[in-house]
Amino acid sequence: MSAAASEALSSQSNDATFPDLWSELEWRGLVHVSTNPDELKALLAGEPITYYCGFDPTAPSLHLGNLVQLLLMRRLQLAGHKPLGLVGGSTGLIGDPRPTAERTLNTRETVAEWVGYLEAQVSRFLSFEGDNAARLVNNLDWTAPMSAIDFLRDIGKYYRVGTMLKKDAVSARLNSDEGISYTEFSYQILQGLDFRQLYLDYGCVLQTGGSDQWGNLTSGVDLVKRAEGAAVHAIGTPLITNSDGRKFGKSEGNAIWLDSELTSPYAMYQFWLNTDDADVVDRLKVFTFLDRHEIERIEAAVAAEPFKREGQRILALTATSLVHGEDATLAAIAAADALFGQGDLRALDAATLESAIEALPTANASRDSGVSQLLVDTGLVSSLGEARRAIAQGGVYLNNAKVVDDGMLVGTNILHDRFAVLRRGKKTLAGIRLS
RNA sequence: GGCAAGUUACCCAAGCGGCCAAAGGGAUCUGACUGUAAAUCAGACUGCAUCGCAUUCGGGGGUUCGAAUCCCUCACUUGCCA
Repeated sequence: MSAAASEALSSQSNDATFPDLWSELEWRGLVHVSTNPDELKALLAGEPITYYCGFDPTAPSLHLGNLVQLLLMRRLQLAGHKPLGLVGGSTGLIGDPRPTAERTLNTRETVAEWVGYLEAQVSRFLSFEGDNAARLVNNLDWTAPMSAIDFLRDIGKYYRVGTMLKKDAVSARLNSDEGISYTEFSYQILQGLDFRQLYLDYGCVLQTGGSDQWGNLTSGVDLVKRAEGAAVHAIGTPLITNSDGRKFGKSEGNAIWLDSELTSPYAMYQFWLNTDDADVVDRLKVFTFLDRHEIERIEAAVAAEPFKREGQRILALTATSLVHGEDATLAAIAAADALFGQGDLRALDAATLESAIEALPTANASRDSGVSQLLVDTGLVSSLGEARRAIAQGGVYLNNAKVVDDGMLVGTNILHDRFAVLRRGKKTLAGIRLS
């Protein structure tokens, strides 16, 4: 882990003004469902416990939805509890049932590769030092050696099909015309198995996850109770949605990834900055370690002077720094300050412009490159036809000047003999480098 | 294993031999208004291109001047029966 990352971790803390951790979690809106709340409250206020949260490698990176879990894990760790970060080397091979459609299976090689990426990401948000150091586990370690017979005899006997059918994700699929494969149907058993294994190996007594995973969380709670006779717990965090009900964490239909190769710090900063007024306070509670006093101050400021966007600015700075570090975030802010709006880009010096452009998707060009093609090359549009349409609609700007002719060449619109800035709409920027 | 129904663009969903690049809704994008907010209104939304052309309606094959629409076959899904 880098020095910067460990420094960031050491600066985090829970809000000591709350009587206990549970109260803070409730205030932050992190508890949507749980097993017995009174017992959990006492458990979290008492001696250190071991808890876990699992992340399945269904993509090469975690995304903002996973960040909720990572930060919840960190909050528990800050309260002295011991985190187990589980990466689903085996569950990722199966895929949890989504309510809409059957998943396409990824190859073993792909999943194994993604496990590595996810482990690195999970590690960044937890401390691996001290009495309650975090530990990474991979469920492939105990699932792979298990034979089908062992699985059916030792684990399957504890599961009632009637109960399994009632889980939301399963019943949703059964009631759709999509159906569900036996593979995905079995997923909940695998996840239950994890909780039992971690209970046995580490005395793990709590699992956290998204509320959409509630069926899988209780699967483990039930198995531990039946097989080991022990009472263990689960917390389901609310699904983060925007005030208008749309899915959170997507920009232009794409997920906001934690991997800077997939979503640049600039793009993530912009995502946070564009948070609705109605959502910004909720986001601050979930995605930052700011204390209640500070968040309430921001809430008042947002209510009084929403146009200042103070909440969004603090959220964007804080949350982006959590993921990408302060340096990258400050660079993203500098890039936005330099490039945003209607300002004259020629006023920027070459060094500022260059570092700003580094934060953006870029394409190489020559003086006779057409603007339409560059729109495609930079990923601002997906085809020449779309580029033409965007230009016809007046939505394309070269160096902040509206492009009116779709046959236009970059020509002499070059800054410092090397750069140009292409913009689609108000907010989507890309850099052009002259080769 | 038997019978029936179904598979349409990112999602839902019409179309049921030519008038279909394919209705409608959602999502998304752009413009106007704004605060890089929301709401609202307008436009766009397969690709390449000067009214044109090419490729799409689960896969493959066929009938026809012509098919998303009819036939055969394969795959998958759902329901009922066993």
